[in-house]
Amino acid sequence: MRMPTQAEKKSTMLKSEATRARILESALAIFRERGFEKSTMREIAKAAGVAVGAAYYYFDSKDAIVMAFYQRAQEEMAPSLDTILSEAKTLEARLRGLIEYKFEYFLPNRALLGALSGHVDPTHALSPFSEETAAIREQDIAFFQRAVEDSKVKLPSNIAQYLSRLLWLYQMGLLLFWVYDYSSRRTRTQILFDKTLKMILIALRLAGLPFLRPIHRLAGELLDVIYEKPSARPKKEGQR
Amino acid sequence: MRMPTQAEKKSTMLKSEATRARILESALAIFRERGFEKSTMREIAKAAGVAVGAAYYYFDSKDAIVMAFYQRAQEEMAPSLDTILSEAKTLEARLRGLIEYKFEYFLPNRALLGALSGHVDPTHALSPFSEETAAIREQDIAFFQRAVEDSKVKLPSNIAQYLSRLLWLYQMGLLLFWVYDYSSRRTRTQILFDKTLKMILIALRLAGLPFLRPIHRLAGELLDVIYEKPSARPKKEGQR
DNA sequence: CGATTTAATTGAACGTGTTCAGAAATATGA
DNA sequence: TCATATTTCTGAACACGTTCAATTAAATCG
Repeated sequence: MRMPTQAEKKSTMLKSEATRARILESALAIFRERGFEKSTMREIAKAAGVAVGAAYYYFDSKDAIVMAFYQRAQEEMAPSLDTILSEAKTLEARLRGLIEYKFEYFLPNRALLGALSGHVDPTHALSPFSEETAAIREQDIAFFQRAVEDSKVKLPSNIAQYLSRLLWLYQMGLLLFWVYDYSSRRTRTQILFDKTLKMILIALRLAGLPFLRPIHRLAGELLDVIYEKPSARPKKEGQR
Repeated sequence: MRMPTQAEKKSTMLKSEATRARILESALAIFRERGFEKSTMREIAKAAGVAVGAAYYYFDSKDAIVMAFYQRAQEEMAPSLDTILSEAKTLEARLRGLIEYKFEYFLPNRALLGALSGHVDPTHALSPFSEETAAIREQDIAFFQRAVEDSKVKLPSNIAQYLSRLLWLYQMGLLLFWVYDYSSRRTRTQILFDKTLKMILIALRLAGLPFLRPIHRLAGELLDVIYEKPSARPKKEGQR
């Protein structure tokens, strides 16, 4: 006769939530151990103590589990990225802070990140360029927008409007290199990061030079084409 | 008692070769129609009039069929690319020639190219960066090497040694963009090609300027790290 | 409480890429 | 010609991601 209390509602909601979390954690543990491809949904379900159907009740697909990981990562990193941005003042320090923090955060799941960044096919759900990852991508780009915003960098406006997206792209490239960097302690990535960052900052400083005007024009037009809202593309029906 | 004549040997060799070809052609036809993912090996085998096992007798995997296509494409294009290089004299004309020819050649199989270029994961067989595609890649880079060779472009030697590889990379980027360019008549790619090529040529001309020395140094060191022979990476065992 | 609706869970079954033991076809060698 | 090896081919079987009809557990409501 009586209504369930708020606490009860919450706790039952949490039970379902707990199952979901258990499946996710089991999956991530197995992914970490065997890699994404070699892990099976049956294994994951068994490790989580449920039938395989239950895993699909909570996650649309194996890929979707990786998406959930990615999503959660983004949420978990947000506060720290926030602090980093407010504490660092120069563009260099901010970029270094953002990107280094991500390396640190993703280190235990480095291989799993490969399942995400290994595709450039924008019709593949897990591609960093897909519709499915668009929300996360935009969130992430916003951090770079903030990194740029009150920094002293002066760029022609036709290019400036794309700077955050370009820096995000730069970061994706770095992460990609990092995921497949098997040098000891990933020194290659470290060097790459160091030198490319320097180059970018020099380039941004140089970009003010007047004799580069024709390049500015070209670059601006170029970026307009690249980032133009793409016309409707055929939906992939049976992606796996 | 008598030995088979040369002609007979040849014709029986050709019979096996013909089966292989039939399977490849059936596969490509189906890939073109349905796309790579939605095509099944059973379909392909049936279309070629063989059992599915036979397809695997000739090709190690579904991916391997795409590799065979890629390989054949490279062979078929070679003579034309050769002519293009010898007829065009400037770097611009050569690059334009090479790349435009590839667009033309791949046009009927544009989607199939996506199966190749959609991965950046260098451990994935079909990635343009994988060991499996290394031979083809080197062959292809050689064309860019020739495009650069007796052109008038002057670069610091620490960068010049990487130029062909960078131009190859540029081409891969263009092809990737092209594969997923759904604008009408792929105008976006055309514009992108046009403007980026211009920018590259300007950049190469500018690169001689003395005050860019610090950038040269950085860029050279950078490229050394990127193209360094990577240390042994873990082999993927069960790639699909 | 009891009835009914909704949420959660099961596991068999499907279509897929791939493997493999063996059959058929062909080549080889006396 | 005939036995034996080699090449070519078959299709059932396997493991996988995924689906779904059915079942159980939980929530809702009179």
